[in-house]
Amino acid sequence: MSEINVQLNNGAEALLEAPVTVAEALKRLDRDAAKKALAARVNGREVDLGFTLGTESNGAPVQIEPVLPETLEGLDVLRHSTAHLLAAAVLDLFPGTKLGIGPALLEDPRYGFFYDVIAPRALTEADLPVIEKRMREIAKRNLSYRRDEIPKAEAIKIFAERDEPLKCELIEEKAGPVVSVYYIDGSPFIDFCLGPHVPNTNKLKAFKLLSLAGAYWKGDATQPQMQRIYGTAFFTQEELDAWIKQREEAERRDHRRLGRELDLFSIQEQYGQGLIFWHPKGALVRKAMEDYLYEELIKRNYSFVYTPHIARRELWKISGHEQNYGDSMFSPTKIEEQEFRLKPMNCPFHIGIYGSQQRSYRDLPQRYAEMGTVYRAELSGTLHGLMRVRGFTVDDAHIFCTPEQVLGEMIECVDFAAEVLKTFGFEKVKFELSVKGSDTTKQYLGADEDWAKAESAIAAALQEKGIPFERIEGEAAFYGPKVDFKIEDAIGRLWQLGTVQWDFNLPERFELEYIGEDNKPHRPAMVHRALFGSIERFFGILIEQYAGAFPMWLAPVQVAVLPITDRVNDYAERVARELREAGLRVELNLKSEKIGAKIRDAQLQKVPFMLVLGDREMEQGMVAVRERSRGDIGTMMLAEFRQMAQGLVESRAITTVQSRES
RNA sequence: GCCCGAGUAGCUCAGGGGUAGAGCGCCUCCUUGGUAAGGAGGAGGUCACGGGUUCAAAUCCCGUCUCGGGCUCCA
Repeated sequence: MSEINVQLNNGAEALLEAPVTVAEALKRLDRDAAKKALAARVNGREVDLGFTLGTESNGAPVQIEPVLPETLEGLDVLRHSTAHLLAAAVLDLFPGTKLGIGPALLEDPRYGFFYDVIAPRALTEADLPVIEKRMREIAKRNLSYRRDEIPKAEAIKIFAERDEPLKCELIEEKAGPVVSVYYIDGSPFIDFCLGPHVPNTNKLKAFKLLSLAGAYWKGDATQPQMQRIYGTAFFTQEELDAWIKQREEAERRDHRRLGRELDLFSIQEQYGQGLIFWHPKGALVRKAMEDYLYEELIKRNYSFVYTPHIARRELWKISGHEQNYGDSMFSPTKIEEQEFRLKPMNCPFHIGIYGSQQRSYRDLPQRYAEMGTVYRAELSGTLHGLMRVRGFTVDDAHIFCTPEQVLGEMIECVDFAAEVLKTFGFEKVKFELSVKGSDTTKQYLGADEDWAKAESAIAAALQEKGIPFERIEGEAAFYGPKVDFKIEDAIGRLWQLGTVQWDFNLPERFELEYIGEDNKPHRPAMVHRALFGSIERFFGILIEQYAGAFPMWLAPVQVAVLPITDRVNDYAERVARELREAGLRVELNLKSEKIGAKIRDAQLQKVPFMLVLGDREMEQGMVAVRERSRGDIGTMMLAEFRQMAQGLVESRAITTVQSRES
């Protein structure tokens, strides 16, 4: 009988008789932690509570750290185990179901876990409550999660006997010589899994199944399609309820709903999927966005260009779009035996302008900016409100410069993007450095060395700027690596906004040149960049960001003028006119309604300021001001209000609240 | 494109083999009311489209289109 020295991460130590399980060791070290623990780390390695200590010790004490609730690790274990519970319930209800994978999800706030299955009959959403009920029944039976380690061949045999071909495939691909499998004792479920898991189903109390979706096996469209059941789990019912409530709140900010309620835009099926109609109010927001951008472009010494929407097919062969991007392009159309294709990107056109004359190094960099409308043949199933469409406008620019200037220009672009995003009040922006992948099905132009060189240069530049970024393989554009800015929508879906891309291929393909100091031709470098990315998508994100309550400078209607009685209608008209002359966007409500109803209308339209006008105000040339989030803020002279309102617009203040104090 | 679900008035939705419903919005009239809904009346629908079953289809079945949630893709 040997002894083993164990030490808890809080310092507590004990000498125990080996073999002993982690759960038993914990009980001796810290009763409270032992009760709450879901799993543990032993010498840094995550294990089940049922893990037997014995061989770890070679003199030094064995380090034990409980994995507790209310930690990310704890949540991971909880959700992963709940995914297993889900699979057990599905197997129970639908014998013959084939299992795919069932991980916990911690990064995506929409879900907590999923399990991919192929059931004998197609599952429908009506099955979810039934499955959830069975999960609760199983959880109540207090069944153990049991881990077993067996040779690979045996594992494959077990899963083959259960007719689980997908699991066999996974084991073949991923497993070492020894395979760990998990049972839920007393249920038909067994999984190929590393763990760790909760010891017991009674730890699983607060969970909910959310939705049913299609998902390709291994995420590959050529593989069979499975059904993915999404759910989430928390440690307590209160946390789950709070999460559900928060999600309902978020759904109220959906840009599609607000777009209709605030009359900002529409998509009309009789005109085509994924095509956006900007209504007058949405168009005003867009104009404010674009005006701001134009101002900034001028400050940063960009020049403006306008280019066609369509070009000869040959052009797209030269650029490589037809070969590398053709699937996303609208099919060619023919006129007088010549084929044309709609543009999916603006770059070749700006290249056309650069190439239209001889360039000197003294002229570089050339920065061409355009609100360029492009069309892409997106799959119908991917379309989503303003976020994914088939026709959209890019706040595009292409910078032609010397190779020495590229990095500086890229840093400028990232800077520019950061400033623009700040103006709109975005704080949670994610930067991604997308580079060429090893995946050979995707095509890339250019030599590997160039790709590697460009990547390390961009990474260095981002680091120098102190911008944290994530490196993503296989997401680069076909012509070069890029930096993307991404942001979440109301319910946590991540969308790409702007992008800065280094392109060492298109200048080559179009044989662009500039004459250098040495009086010889050289190849210029090229940077593609967009800050909003797609104006449509950025608008969608903005709607959700502000929940439709746009800051003053973006609000389509900035001031609602609301006369209390017909007697003051003339005065109200004068007020409206004066404010309009000062450049403000004003709506006058002369309806025969009581003031409460007029206020309610303006409030629902999320108009920043309401001016309530009655006899008192008319007599003194004043306005009673109501701000949408604070309510009545008192009476002031019309001129005073006008100045305040103009100040808010000019400063592009994000809230209407701080400004009055300032 | 693929998997599951859904399409009823401008919007949100109820109904469901036998004369098409509500609330909001819209129009008209009355009302002139001081900070989130004043009153009355009215207009408005081939129940997405096409086919089938049936004496009879908005309702059941099939197909198409569109939308929603995902997968794949991507600004």
